[in-house]
Amino acid sequence: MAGIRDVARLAGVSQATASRALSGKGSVSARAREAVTAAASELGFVMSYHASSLASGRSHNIGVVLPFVNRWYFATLLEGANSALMDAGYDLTLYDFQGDRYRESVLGDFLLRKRLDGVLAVSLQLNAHETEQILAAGIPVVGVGGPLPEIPTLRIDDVEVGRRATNHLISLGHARVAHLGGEHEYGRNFEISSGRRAGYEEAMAEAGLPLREAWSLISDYSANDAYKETKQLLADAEERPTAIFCASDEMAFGAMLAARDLGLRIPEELSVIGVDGHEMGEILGLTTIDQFPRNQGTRAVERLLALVQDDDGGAAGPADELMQTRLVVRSSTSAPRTPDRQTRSGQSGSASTVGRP
Amino acid sequence: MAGIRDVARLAGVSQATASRALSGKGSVSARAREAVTAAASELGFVMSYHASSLASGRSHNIGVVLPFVNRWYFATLLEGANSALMDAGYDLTLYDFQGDRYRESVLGDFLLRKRLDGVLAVSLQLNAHETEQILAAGIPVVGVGGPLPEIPTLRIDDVEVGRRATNHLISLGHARVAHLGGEHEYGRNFEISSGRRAGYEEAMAEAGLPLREAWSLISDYSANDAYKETKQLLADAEERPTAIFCASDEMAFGAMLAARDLGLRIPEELSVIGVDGHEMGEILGLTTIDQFPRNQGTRAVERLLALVQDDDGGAAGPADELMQTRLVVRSSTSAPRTPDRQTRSGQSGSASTVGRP
DNA sequence: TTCATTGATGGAAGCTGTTCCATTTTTCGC
DNA sequence: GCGAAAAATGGAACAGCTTCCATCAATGAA
Repeated sequence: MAGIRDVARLAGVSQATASRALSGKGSVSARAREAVTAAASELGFVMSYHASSLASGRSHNIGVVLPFVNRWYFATLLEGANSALMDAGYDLTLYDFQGDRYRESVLGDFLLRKRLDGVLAVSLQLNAHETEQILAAGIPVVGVGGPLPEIPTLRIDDVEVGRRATNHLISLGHARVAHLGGEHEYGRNFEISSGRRAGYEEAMAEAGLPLREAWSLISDYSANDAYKETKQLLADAEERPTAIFCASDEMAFGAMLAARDLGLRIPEELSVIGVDGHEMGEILGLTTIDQFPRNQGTRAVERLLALVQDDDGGAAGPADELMQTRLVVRSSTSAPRTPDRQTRSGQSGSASTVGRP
Repeated sequence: MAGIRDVARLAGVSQATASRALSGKGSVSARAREAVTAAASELGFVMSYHASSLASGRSHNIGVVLPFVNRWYFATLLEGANSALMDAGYDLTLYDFQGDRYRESVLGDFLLRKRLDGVLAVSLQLNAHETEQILAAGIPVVGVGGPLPEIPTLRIDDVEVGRRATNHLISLGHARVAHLGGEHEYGRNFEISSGRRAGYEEAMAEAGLPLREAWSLISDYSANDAYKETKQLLADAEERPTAIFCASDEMAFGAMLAARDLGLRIPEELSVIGVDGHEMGEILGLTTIDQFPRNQGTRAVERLLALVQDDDGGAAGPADELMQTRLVVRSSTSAPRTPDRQTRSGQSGSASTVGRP
């Protein structure tokens, strides 16, 4: 295998010049550059990234840390990040927590091996110790949907998302609105889940609508689990809500299927709204709040590479960045069949008129 | 930052011994090992993988190449591969072609930078030039679902899968069976798609059932596209099939939704069978042929690491390995409502009795 | 007890580029 | 055409770990 030494010799220049010519850093005369390029391609030279990394301290390698590759949102965000990294000539090292299974090893071992120029942390919540650990490694980190203290983060306004989704349902005339979200406290994605839930609760309160404990469900974000939860929720025809706000589209799919299996028609008997922008929502007619995850991935990489490349300590741009979302109305939401007359003054349990075929 | 040199000094041994103690290679006395370990943890020593890789030629880094992270099958396989790699202490570098968008750069640049100990190539078809290129890089490669000439590959018997799925439908009494698969020729996944299609055609032929061109559909494997194709396929009530074999579960989802939207009941008016083992199949009641992609990922990594670790030139095990699949019968398939009387001798167009409400 | 092994250890030469520093060559303004 | 500043270049010192090789100690067989 040819080394840069051989290239230099063939091109008739010093190793230093050859290196400069190939990396584009430092000044090299056009003549020398051409000679080196020619020599390199003649020898089929490919640089050893190990050597290059060792000498320069840059590895052209970004780590992406996420809790599940297998969920649509993360896979799609990853795809976006991958695009941006490929375009910039960076490798992408994937760290998939798989829930929390590899959380410790990733945080404790893998990330510290300093072979990364930067880390993209998606939906990651770190405790004080972990934060310290990762910052001590001294590599730039950008988060998506954190929040990570002391780390620049891209996120959407989850409270606003929850409020908007809920208000969409309320404005259609729904008063009996349930929410299917993630864990209440602690656990992964806590902030995201609790943000959307808070938005839901705020919107309900603002409209003077009752919150029922039984209508505030917790799921693991999977369609299957959402299906089970929803089936249970809808079991009692007297006490069922007329609309569900799901914190992800995959959960919304589960909810829609559960409703159909119970013989409830969507949207006549149940309105469903999700969050994410999953393509399959198109064929299911799912109303959703699109958060453009692909775009989040590419944008996060841009931010990260900016940090990595000019080491100005992260002065570029505001620390946090709020990403856009868009309400996409499709056919899974409509006015409830028998509009609830529940008003501003409505009291909690007094379940008003419930439409019943 | 402490280097191994500092560790050695603190432990009172030579750098060579420190290296041996930490890597576990070569013989070191228990006393020395303990001293080194203690010194290392006292100094908070983390090895530089760049330096280690450069010196040893091993990077503890495996590349995974696949066409789409965003599709369930690939994401799930990736998850399996990730597990196995984490457990073995390897990093995973992801190369997502995103269709063919990055095919060239991955194959031409990224893979050759010799920073990988091995490559897992998923559903990748290489032409002669590309194969040569990748083999010339001299790193071990294991394929999944290739086939890749001269490269050990794990795969399922796609022809058999197609046959089994189709026979399941035929044995239920279906004679009007359509197939929704991938590209006919060239393009990505060619062999997989054409294998399943061939199995379908063989099974139909063996049962003496007619093949209709209009019932052999091509999709891009996405649910949305499958939805469109299926809707068109089912439009004509007279000429519609009573069952569809979809080459992936995601396509099957699309097909099921299309049928429902046309008011066709599943399985009474249309049976659907898929391939993959997508979890969401459970709540949709999708009959499928599970191919355990997660397992494929871990198994492929095992094979690859065996090649990487003992460089016996790949003598371990048979070159190719056939992976298991399992027919999972759920509620999306049943006998057709009005059984077709079509028999072994049945001729093509003579469409026998078609159930019509 | 002695010779042959096996085990443990240190010195030093890599592995392959990058980059600092000093030196030489150009380029330019006047 | 001259001096200063800028551009180009080469030498050599790294980056930080692994491993070959030689040496020395310990273990075991005879």
